[in-house]
Amino acid sequence: MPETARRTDRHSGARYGNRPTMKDVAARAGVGLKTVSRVVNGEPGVTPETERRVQEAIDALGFRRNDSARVLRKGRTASIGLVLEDLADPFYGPLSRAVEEVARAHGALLINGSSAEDPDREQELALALCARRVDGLVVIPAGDDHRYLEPEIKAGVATVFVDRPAGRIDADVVLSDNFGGARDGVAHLIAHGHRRIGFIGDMPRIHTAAERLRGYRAAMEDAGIPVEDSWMSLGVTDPQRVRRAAEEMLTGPDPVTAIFAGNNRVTVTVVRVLAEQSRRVAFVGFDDIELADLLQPGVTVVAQDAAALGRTAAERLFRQLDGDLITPERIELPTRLITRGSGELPPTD
Amino acid sequence: MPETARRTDRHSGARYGNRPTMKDVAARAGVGLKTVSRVVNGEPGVTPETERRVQEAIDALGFRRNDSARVLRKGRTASIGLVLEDLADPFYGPLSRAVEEVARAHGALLINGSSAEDPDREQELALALCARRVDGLVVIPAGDDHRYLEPEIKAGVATVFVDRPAGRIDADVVLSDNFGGARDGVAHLIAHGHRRIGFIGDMPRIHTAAERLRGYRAAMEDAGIPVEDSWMSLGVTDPQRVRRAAEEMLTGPDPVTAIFAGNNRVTVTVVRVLAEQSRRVAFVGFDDIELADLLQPGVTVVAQDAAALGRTAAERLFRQLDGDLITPERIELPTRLITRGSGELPPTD
DNA sequence: TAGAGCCTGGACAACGTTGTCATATGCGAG
DNA sequence: CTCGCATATGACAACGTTGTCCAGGCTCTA
Repeated sequence: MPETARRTDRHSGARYGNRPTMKDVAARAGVGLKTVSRVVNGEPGVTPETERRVQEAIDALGFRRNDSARVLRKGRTASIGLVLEDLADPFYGPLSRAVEEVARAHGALLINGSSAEDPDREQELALALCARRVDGLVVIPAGDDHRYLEPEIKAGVATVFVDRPAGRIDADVVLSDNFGGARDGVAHLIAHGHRRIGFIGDMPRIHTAAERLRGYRAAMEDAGIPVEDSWMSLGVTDPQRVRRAAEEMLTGPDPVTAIFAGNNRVTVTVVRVLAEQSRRVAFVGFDDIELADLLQPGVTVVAQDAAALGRTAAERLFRQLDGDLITPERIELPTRLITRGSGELPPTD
Repeated sequence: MPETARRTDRHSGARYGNRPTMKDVAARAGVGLKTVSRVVNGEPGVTPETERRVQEAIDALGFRRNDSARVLRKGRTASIGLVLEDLADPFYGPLSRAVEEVARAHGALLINGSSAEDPDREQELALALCARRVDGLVVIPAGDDHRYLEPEIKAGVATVFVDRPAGRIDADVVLSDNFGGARDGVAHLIAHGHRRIGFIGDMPRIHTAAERLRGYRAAMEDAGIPVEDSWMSLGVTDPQRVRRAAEEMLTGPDPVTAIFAGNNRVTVTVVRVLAEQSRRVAFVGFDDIELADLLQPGVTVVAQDAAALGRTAAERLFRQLDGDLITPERIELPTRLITRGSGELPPTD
């Protein structure tokens, strides 16, 4: 009676059409609960004959171990979380995939979440992942205050920040050399004779955007070029705004002869605008884009390695989990200037 | 004594630096366990004063509810799984993001896994997700036999297949009109005077690849054009093979005047090869690619809506979960021919 | 003022698994 | 033939949460 009652228990929270449990398997195979557990987990100490009987019952019932219960008992979930900005962005896809590969090598699954560049949503996601008891967290910050993660980190959740540094807490960070990359890209334009160079980037509250702007300013300053306010445009990177910004720079009273784009989305829009222009405007963009080499002229870019960012961060995460007591570190990956033509155009007025 | 013993229990599986539990919060707030549960879940029946005390204890201890235990008790995980081919592919990023958005709207998290086009890995991933007791599963099949999911589906795991149909089981499927799209694309080339048209696609065991090939054949047959074997090349879509295939078609004894590419990766490689040719070869590709409009000539494509695929599948999944007793259905989304120039080039011999 | 009814709070079991420990069985050695 | 030991198996508690049910204290009404 209790056995059947359990299955039809009115107040049972059970869903899933009453999946069979180890108890059911044990009953069917005529063995003890623990023996089933042994077989399921490949533990030694079970006769081949017993194992066969258990396996038969498992197959007949369609049993699959409930990892939720396992997690509860063991404490580790073998899963890690990744909070990024937008999985649909071609920059984050490869990054996520790289994290996944490292996780896989460590027998862990990956839970992704997109913050849509919203700090509240980032926090909500990160904490939801902690509630699921992910073993670790890779975060591409949208906000600039991560103290909300302090209790979690203290409680043992491994944490690594990527692409942008953590705010107000001490944690591992893996970054690209945004400052140096932008500086080199702009210097490249200067070396080809440009002085009036525009910069179109993302909102300055985003660390990468601020760093790249800083790189732009540094390159200009190194060359002794005073920067006009009308040459810089920072804000959301939707096509409309970027398009207007580019057009204003190109037609204003002091028109630029070259443009530096702060990220991949800005790049695609600016390239589009430039294609419509009659005069040739030099261009360098941050982030590589597909087919950049086939455009006329080829698009010169400062490339960062998204996969390497993800891989490095994930490896760092698992080193934390393996108990390598490491002090938080800031790892900076180099960028690479890829010249393809657009950055080598001479100034035309 | 038992209280402290519990915390330092030598054989406790506890990791996570002994996170506080509701029991700890209850002790600190001087209330019962269930009262804490009520506060945490916003259930009614707690005086403001009691709630304040509990909340205080929660903050002080850095308590966060353990969702593993909650899942175990409640039966639902509020998470769904997505098995796809490669998150780094620009086609799957937006698809995954769309699924995530729908999941989010239903309060669920998304766990991604990449199968790398390997049927075994697909199965391994899907079953691992089932062991985690995801509520539902969206699968982009790599293999062609999904009977291994039967026990899971019977046990209540909602399941929807996307992009390619399920093999040997009856389940919901959301597809693009691969056949029609390819047929229209090839017909477009024929309408512009081409008769010798090459087809380069993925391995024919992949459903989409086979369907697109079928569309190619149908268009050719409709026009009364016999297809030469040397015009077709099917296999892995890595750049080397595709490049060789394209070059052979262009230089063979019976050279093609147009090429149809079976997916986005083939497209980028073929476009590259064509850019190196002196004569103009017409081209149409399956899947849209970024900046296709800016190439010279613009790349004509048969576009499918990856986000719509993901959204449709996820919505279907949650309808299953909401208990709408729906019989498995096959939903086909239309494709769209986007003409940009490359498909409208006349034949040149 | 007593009884009925409501509201708040707590004790307890159950979810499905795994670690520990105890028992049973069989076998070899003395 | 018996003791001891190794090996196979099972009973039981615990992981942290939530659903049920009950107790105690309060208010309101007759």
